[in-house]
Amino acid sequence: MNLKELSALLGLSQTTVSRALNGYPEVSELTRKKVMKAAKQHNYTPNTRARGLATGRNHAVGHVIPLSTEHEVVNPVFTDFIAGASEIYSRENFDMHLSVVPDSGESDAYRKIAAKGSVDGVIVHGPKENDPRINLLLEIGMPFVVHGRSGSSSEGDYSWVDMNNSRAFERATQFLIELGHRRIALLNGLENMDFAAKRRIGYRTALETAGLPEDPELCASSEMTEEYGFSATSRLLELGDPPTAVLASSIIIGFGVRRALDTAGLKIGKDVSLIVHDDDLSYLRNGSDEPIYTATRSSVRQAGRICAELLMEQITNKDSPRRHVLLNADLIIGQTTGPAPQRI
Amino acid sequence: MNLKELSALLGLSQTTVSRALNGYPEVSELTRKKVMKAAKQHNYTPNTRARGLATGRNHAVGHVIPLSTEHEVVNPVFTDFIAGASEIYSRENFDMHLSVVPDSGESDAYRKIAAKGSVDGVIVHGPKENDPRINLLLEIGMPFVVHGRSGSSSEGDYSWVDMNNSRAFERATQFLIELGHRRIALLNGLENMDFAAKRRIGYRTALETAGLPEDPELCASSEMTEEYGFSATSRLLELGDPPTAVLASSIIIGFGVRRALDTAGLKIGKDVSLIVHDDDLSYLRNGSDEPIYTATRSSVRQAGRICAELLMEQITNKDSPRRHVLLNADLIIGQTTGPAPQRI
DNA sequence: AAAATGACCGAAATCGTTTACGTTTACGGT
DNA sequence: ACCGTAAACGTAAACGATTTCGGTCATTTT
Repeated sequence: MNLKELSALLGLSQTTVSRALNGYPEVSELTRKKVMKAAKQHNYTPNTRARGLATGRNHAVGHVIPLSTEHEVVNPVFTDFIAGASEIYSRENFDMHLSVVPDSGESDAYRKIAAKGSVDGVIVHGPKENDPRINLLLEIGMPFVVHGRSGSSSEGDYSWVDMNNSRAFERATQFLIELGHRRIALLNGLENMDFAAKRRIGYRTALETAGLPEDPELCASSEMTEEYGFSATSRLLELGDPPTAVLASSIIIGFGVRRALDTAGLKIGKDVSLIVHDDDLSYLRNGSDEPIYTATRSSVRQAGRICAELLMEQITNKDSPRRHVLLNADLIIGQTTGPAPQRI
Repeated sequence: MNLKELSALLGLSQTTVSRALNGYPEVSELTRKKVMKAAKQHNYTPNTRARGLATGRNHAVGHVIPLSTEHEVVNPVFTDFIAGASEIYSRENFDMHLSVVPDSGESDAYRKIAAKGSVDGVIVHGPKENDPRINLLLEIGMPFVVHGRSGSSSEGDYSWVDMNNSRAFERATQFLIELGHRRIALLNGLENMDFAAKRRIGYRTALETAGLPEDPELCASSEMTEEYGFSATSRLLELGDPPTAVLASSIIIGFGVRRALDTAGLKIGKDVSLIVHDDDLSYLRNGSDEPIYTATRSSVRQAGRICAELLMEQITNKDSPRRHVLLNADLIIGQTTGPAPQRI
């Protein structure tokens, strides 16, 4: 069922039918009612391709999600991010286009997307510390919002939604120090990623403030998997002077830490304290009422919602000001932290 | 840069340029070379909307992913499934459209997608035991492939890619029985889902074969979260006659089981055995060389690849036969199973 | 030498919308 | 009775590709 058929059926011109459906004023309420009814009855929905061609606007946004070439890992937070963003998209009747590309060829992917012209804007995931994609998109002139940031916020003018990574990890580290911990390990994500670099900075700042040294042996950086949490922790425990506390960049790493401690016969929260970052994923809730893991928490689904909203705003009004949203993570106290054990 | 501009630039007609780029024979190799070069140089890519309008084919497929209304959970296997499917899509130059919809309104979502006409086919995720979407899509005449099945495979003729859920869980249960376990708990997913129903059947079959009763107290069914694994296991441990083995429908449930056993001071694989189902997710690898959890394993990423391939085939050749692919899960032995402990 | 063939290219229709611009009708004001 | 205005609707031109149907040559066949 297309517009021509529908209008023939109603004995009206395509113009009138189109206007009736799109809420234009130059059509009587009576005919509008009729048109609406017929459209519903015959399950008519304007063909998106044709509409896009005619209007120049697609009612669609693109997400390019990077596939880490190293271990072929897709960041699991995407599910929740996308779920959040979708709430906005479906409300605004936008479509979402997804492409998964090896992180080596991301820039090309964006260029291609722009040339194909099938989306009105994009969301940039997983920004690196100095991410070329941002300048690329600014050049091309495609509306975009970054989930995260790239380097310092002052350079370049683009919209982003980020959590306060450095502050969150500074507080977490500080909290552990206050509990008496002196040997604190950091199991970070890949530190060429902006978020991980910022967390490292927060960790460092807290140590410096407390006059503690930063021991490279206590710091690891990798893809955030359970296996990584396990093997890194196992390695740490074999050190001459093992850590009494671990800070992990994701709850999934935390699962691995738990398993390693479990295997070593150590009690979590007693022998070794653990703080994780909790993205508040729907399938990995950190406890229902009382939290399980002590954690820095920030909802990635909420970030998805906000990113989508900023993008909608930017698409509908091309010269709306760029906006920056800094979500700050809560430090929530669970059952995995406790005072540093006395060394014998 | 569009076709008109490019052809004007080359001093050729749009027709010739279009033909040159699409590999039609009625254009000389010399001009084809020139056109190709100019296209690359000016970063020309045909506008997808216009191309779609003209050809009637979109080079795009849709994924509708259900958002469980109960707990707002998005199934985390989607990331890997999509990563697998994307390999095929990018190879074939297809786009992927995603919509996340509350599982109550899924049928409407499909109807809308069909009416909008922006995709050439869809992949159906998370089929229920008797899923109305299948007949709906058959009626509409939109090509589709189901990830999973709906009910018995004989009814209706549609393509699907599934793993042998019942057989896998039958073997896992049987394995536990052979280890001497008599009280075996099943922490299943939502049993209105086809995969979970089939796993339940496999579990039951093995028990019956061994002449063991199926105790409803040992069976749970819910959204597959860590929290569920923890709370269900904690409840099980408080029974008068607690299970000595647990069968969990996902590795994430397994994490919760581990935590519950840990909390209760029980040793996993010794006091209580655990078998999980392992979707072989990239960020939740079940060990690098030796598996950690004893598990039934089937790669969901591989399933994604195959689904995408079947769909491509069906789109390019509308009356290609419907195909059914049954992947069978391996039973891999890890460190979480052992002989049933002797009761005192 | 005329006719047929094949290689190469172009004009224009087409896909399903939106929208700038025109046209008709009804109605109130003078 | 005439005109102006506004409401309600229609015509036709975009949008950017693909594709059908020809057209012009040069080359071969008869």
